[in-house]
Amino acid sequence: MKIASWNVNSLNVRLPHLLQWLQSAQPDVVALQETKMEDAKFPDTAIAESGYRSVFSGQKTYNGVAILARRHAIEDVQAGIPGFADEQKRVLAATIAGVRIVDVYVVNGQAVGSEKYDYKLRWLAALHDWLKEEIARHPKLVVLGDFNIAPDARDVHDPVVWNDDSILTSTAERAALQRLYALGLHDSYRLLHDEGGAFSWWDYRQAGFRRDLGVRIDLVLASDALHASCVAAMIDREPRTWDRPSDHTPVLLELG
DNA sequence: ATGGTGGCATGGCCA
Repeated sequence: MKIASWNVNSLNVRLPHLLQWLQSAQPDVVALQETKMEDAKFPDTAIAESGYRSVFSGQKTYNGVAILARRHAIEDVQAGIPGFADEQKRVLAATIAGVRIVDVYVVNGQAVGSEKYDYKLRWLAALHDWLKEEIARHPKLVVLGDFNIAPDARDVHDPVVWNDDSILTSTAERAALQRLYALGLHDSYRLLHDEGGAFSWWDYRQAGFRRDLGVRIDLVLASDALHASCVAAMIDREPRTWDRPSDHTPVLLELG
């Protein structure tokens, strides 16, 4: 089973890219982030014509998450973190082919010390507490999405720029990610690749992609129970080369 | 140091 995550930065704009990519990559499950659309406007018909069922939790302008699946039913759908009041649509969970899928669009945080940064850390703490229960209920768990955290120095183009005090790489953000790892969740890309320099997001500004000034912040975490089934992990850079791309590119995990 | 680009919405926020 091929499981993918992609922050599309507006599904309105990126729907043609998504459909083209579904056709070429043939993933079984796709978690989308930043759909930026209300549920009533979700293009489930166009996506169904490509062979995928979809569930979604969106809002106008900001945030928004969706899960697509082909062949298998999408069951036991849950939007948001239970018990954590949040107007922002950032979480969607569902069970597909016996695997619990948790799609997350983690808060960006803007700048270390800002109000949004505090919200990011509170949000990650709530996510941790919920996932602790979720993994007990569903040992076969995949948590994937835009984490807005680069796990370590290999995951940034320049560790001097992206340092302990920078947003996306600060000590507290990385500690929050380590707490998720401590639940028995593993960065599947790192299970299978040691080398650095493989990125999933490049700033639109300053020709970030052309100069490969990226960071790896889109992650697929797999639980202990799935560890032995992780047969391939990859980042597909191609959609980032297309005309008018998302600033993120898809990341994938193949379970054997 | 500041602002650079893109999306949404049409002035300013968010990333």
